[in-house]
Amino acid sequence: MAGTPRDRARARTMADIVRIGRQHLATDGAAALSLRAVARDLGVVSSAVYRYVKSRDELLTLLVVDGYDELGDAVDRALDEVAADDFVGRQSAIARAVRAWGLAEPATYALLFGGPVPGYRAPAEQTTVPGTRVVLALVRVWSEAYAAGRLAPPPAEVASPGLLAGFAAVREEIGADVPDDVVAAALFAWAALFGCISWEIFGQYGPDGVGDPEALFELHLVRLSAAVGLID
Amino acid sequence: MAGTPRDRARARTMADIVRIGRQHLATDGAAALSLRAVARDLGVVSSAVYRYVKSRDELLTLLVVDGYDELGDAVDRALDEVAADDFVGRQSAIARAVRAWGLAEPATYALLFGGPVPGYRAPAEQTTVPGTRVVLALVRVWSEAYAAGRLAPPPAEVASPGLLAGFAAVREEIGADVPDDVVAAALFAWAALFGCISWEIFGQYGPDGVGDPEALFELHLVRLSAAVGLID
DNA sequence: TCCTAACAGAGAGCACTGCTCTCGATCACC
DNA sequence: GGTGATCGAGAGCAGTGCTCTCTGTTAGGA
Repeated sequence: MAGTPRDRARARTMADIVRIGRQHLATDGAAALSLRAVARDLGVVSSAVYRYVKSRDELLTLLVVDGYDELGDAVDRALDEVAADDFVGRQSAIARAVRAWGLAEPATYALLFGGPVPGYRAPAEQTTVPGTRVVLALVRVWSEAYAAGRLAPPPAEVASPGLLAGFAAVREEIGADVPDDVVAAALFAWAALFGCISWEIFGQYGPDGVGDPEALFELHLVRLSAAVGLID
Repeated sequence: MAGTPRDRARARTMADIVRIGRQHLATDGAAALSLRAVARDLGVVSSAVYRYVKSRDELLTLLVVDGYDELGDAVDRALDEVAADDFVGRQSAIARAVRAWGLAEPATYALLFGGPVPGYRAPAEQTTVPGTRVVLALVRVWSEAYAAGRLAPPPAEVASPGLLAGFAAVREEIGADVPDDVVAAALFAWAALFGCISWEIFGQYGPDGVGDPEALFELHLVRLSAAVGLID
C-alpha cells in the first residue's frame, strides 16, 4: 500500500506488534502485558519495540482501539442480518454480538469494559470515536423505533433537567424531539445490558456459574426490551 | 484478645499491612499494588513483609475479603434504616449503599467487581462467603417480598430447566417454592444493578459523564424495581 | 552517483518489581 | 538458663519499563 519498502516493513512490524500484543492480552491479561515479552515474540530486542510504540500505555491504547473496532465490526455484521424494522430483533442482535465477542475475547472485553488498568488512562481523543460505535448502534435502534411509534418506555419521573448534560453525540444522534424518559430508559438498558454480559464474563455468577448462561441471557434480553419499552 | 505481646504485635502489623495496602489500592490501583511499597510505608524491608503475607496475591485476597466485609457492613447499616416491609425501599437502600461505597472506594470496587486482575484468581474458599453478602441481602428482600405477595415479575418464557444449576446458596435462601421466572428476574436485577453502578464508577458514560448521575441512578432504581416485579 | 540525514536494531544500564535465601537478634516456652 | 521458633535485615535472582549510546542500513536530495 505504501511507498518505500521501509514503510511497508514498518507497517508490517506495527501490525505484528498489535497482533502479538493481542495474543499476550488473551493469555495473560491486560496488566501482565509486557513490551519485553512482545519484543521476544517478535524476535527483537526490547528497545527496538520503542521505535514503534512510545510506551506500554500506547500499546494498550492500540489494543483498546483494535478491540473497539473489532467489536463494532461484529455488531455491524450482526445487524446486517436483521430486518430494519425488527427493533427488538436488532437490539437483541447487538446484545448477542457483544456477548459472543466478549466470551470469545474476555481479556480484551475486560480491557474495554472492566475496571480501569492501574496507572493507565485511555486517551479520549483516540478511543472515544470507535468506543461509541456500540452505543450509537443501540441509540439508532431506539431512535428509529421511537420514530416508528414502537417505543414507549414505562415512565419514571424525570426530575432533574440537567440530567442529560454531556452525551452530546448521543443526544444529537437520538434527536432532540425524544423525551427525556426515553433517553433515561435507553441509558438504563445500555448499562444493564453490559452489566448482564460483564457479570457472566467476569464470573460474578459464582464459581459454579449458572446452569445455562445462554438461556438466561435470552431471558435477560426479554426483560431488557421490556425495560426500554420496545414494542414487538 | 491475644496472649503474648508477640502475638499482639503480629496482629497489629498484619492490620497495618492491610491498611497500607488499601491506601495504595486507592491511590494506585490493584495491579500497581506493590509489596515493596507497602514494606517501605511500613518502615520495614521488603522481605520482612513475607513473614506476614505469603505473596502479593495473598495480600490481594486479604484486600478482597476486607472490601467485601466493608461493603457488606455498609449494606447492612443501610438496611437497618428501612422498614422490613418496605421492599422497594430496602432494595433501593441496598443499591444506594453499594453505589455510595463504590464511589468512595472505586479501586476496591474495581477489585471486587471489575475485570479480574491479571494473573490473580481469588481463592474461592476465602472470598465466596463474604462475597455473597450483598446478593444474599437482595435475595432476602425478594424472597420476603414474594412471600408477602408483593413480587410479581413480568413473565419471560422460562424454557431451560437446568437454567439455575449452581446457585446452591441462593437457591436455598430464596426458597424452593419460588418460581423460576422470579429467580430469573432477580438475576437480571442483580446484574443490571451492578451494571448501572459499574458504568458510572468506571466512567463508561463518557468523558463528559452524565449531568446528574445521582438523579439518573434514582431513575434506574425505579426501572429496576419494575423489572424485578416489586410492587410498592 | 554520492552524501547526508533519518531510521532500525543491539546492547548496556537504571530503577523498580516479586520472591528466596542466609544470617544475626530477639522472644516465648520448657 | 537453655532452646527452638520467630522476626527483621541484607544480598541476590529474574523479570519489568524505559533511556541512552552505538552501529549498520536505507531513502532522498545535490
